[in-house]
Amino acid sequence: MTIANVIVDVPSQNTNRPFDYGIPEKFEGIVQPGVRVIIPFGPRKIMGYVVSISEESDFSKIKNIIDVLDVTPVLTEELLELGKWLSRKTLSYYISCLQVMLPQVMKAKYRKELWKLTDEYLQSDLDPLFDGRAVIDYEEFEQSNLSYKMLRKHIDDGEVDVHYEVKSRETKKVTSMLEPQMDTMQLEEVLVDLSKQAKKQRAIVEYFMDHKEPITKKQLLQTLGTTAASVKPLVKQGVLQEYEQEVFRDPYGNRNFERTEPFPLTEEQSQAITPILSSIEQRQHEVFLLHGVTGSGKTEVYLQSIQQVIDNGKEAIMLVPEIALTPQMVERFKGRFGSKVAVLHSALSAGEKYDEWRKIQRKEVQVVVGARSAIFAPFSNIGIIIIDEEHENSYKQEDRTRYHARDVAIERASRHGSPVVLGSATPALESYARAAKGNYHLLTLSKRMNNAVMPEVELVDMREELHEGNRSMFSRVLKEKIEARLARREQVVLFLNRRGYSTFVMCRDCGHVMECPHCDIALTYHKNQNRLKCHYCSHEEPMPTECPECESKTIRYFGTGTQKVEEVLQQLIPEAEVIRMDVDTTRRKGAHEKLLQQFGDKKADILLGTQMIAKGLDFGNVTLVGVLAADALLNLPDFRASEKTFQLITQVSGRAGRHEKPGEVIIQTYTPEHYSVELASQYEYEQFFQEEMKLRKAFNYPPYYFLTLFTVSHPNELKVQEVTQKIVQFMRQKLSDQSMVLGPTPSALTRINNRYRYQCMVKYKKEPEQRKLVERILHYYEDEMKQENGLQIVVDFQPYQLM
DNA sequence: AGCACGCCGACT
DNA sequence: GTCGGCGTGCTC
Repeated sequence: MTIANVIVDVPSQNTNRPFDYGIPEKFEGIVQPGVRVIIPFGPRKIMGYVVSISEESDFSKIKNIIDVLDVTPVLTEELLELGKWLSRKTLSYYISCLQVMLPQVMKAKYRKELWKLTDEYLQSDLDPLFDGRAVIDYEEFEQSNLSYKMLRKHIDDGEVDVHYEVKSRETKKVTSMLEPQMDTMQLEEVLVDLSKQAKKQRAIVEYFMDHKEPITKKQLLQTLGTTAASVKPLVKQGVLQEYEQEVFRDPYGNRNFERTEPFPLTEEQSQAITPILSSIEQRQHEVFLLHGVTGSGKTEVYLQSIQQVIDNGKEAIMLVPEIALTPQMVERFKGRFGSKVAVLHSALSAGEKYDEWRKIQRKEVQVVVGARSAIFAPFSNIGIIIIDEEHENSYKQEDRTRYHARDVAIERASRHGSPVVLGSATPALESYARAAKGNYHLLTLSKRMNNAVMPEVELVDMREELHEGNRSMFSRVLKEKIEARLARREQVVLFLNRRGYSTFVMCRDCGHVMECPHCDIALTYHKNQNRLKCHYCSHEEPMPTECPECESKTIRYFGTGTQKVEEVLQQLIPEAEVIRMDVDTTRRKGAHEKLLQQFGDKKADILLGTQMIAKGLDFGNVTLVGVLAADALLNLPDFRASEKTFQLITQVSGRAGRHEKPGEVIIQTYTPEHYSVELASQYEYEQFFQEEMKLRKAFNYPPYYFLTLFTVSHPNELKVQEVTQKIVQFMRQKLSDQSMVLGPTPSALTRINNRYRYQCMVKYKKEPEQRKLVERILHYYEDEMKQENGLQIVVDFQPYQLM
């Protein structure tokens, strides 16, 4: 007897291994690795994934598979293996790793019901609960306060049964089809027999005398200008057959994409693409870092590389950050590759995502463009994986299975023997360091296309503005430049980063920011205690009343938002038409796209927004970009603060002067002398890299050291401190002397949902046994973590979000 | 994760 | 002697 080895849909330590099930005869041949099945598990019915088939089992009391959900596997052998790798890498359950690779709708939904099996009256209070119904929700029973004992008795007597229902969330969109059931001669007869008044029915029959192939009901009714009422009798007579056929939702179905041809490449582009193409040809796994300034034509390099892959009969995955997945981007891909492209991003409905995913599964497309999770696209013959804006944080999943799409990309590509291209104007320090070491192959695009020059960047020192009596968040220069653009009917993009704005403390006179003496990182202001704390070590101090640097009394914490800026802007320049883009104005589906469309159509002069406008915008009429507060990020309690600031300034500046008209950038800052601000304004990536690397080295941060972050939470603060302390001690004791174990430290968000949060951070170079140690810790606290409102320990290897 | 089982204290 | 509370261990 053949046995299916199944990973069950129960995320727990004890069930994190295959369970064996018999395959009933009717499912033989269908049950294969990668299909989802419904299986009995204890008293319930749940879903599971078949991961392998074996000849026999050493378990004696084997149960059979109840049902099979898929005819073709939803996970390839490669993805099943990748799941194992991912679960080792992130210390997550195998089942969680498999689920993360599939669209949300494929997760099972469970329902528990009570079935009354007899028509007789149940001799107890249970009968009124059924109230004449044969099936009730189990929840109704639980809420009724009736005794379990009594229920048990009814079950034992065979009068009532607990029924477990496994439901799929998948919905398939269908449409009604019509097809003639007769040949032309027979139809002719029908026509003769039809009443003279039945004009519409005649028209339909005549139509099918000329057209034998099926047609959608909707389309037929439309062409003949009639209604369903005239179709019905024909179906009833058996002249026509009506049936449902599945249609794929196409989120871009009503759009026409103008076909675009490959551009001739510039000298630089040719040089960059040559090694990529040869890697594709030779089926050689290699990681390229494409460092190209904004507007240098990285996308064209991607497109032509993908073309090569398609010509070789292989498939391509292209990842872009969620916020950069703009209509403009989709247009370029659809324009070049037409129906060969599937698009996966969060703005699609669950059903649309599911259908795009199935296009990939059915091998109907060769290219997928999508956000992070598209890295798991079920291709089987990958020829290239490209990650655009590879430095973006959104490639790191921050909950449950904490993976980085870049790591997964490299792992997958190495299994397929294909190249990975990481593209960015501002590569992550880790990536550039690897390229410098020769682990990645560095390719450079240093010039903009169309002979466009990089926009001129001007730094405005906001401290001086203040001294001159301007307390507004708009410097005089910026105001003047905006007005000049309005006069010339050119457009402006204003950027405000709200995040991390509210908690740092700065002197408005000299720009001095309160920093931790041990960590070189801004202290965070805790309002309720009026104290400053460092979230890396355990340092804290009272909120100062005067600046320790210049003794001014104007030292205070900061806070503002896009709404406020919009108000001020309206007062300052009343004639300006402003479009504000932030989480509030883009919450509705398609709002993002619509606002950009309006701006593109020149319905507004100024686009004011947060992070989401920093990426991928390409409007020729934008000649001025303003960054209102370049330092905001700089003061986040994050060792990547300088890097993020550099990236942001560079990206935002890149939105200006992309076409004929030259662009200009104004950057307002309280710290113009900071190296990340200064070097970004000069487009000196290389120099910034060198500077930042020195600091990373001095403070033992990546890429010199790896990080592991434990976040412990519990409703009781003492408990959290105690557990974190124990973890710190354990790790200190077990790890080598070269590793550093910091903590316990309160998280930046010390309390969320009434749970206190503390951290322990490990900095290490080489700790091959670390995962085992972490497993031991998690195992030790396993029972406490099971409790509903109990302990939680989250472990993140290579964290990006340190809050 | 759920669910059953079993041991214990509190009650008719 | 019975009920239901929660800790323990298992699910092919």
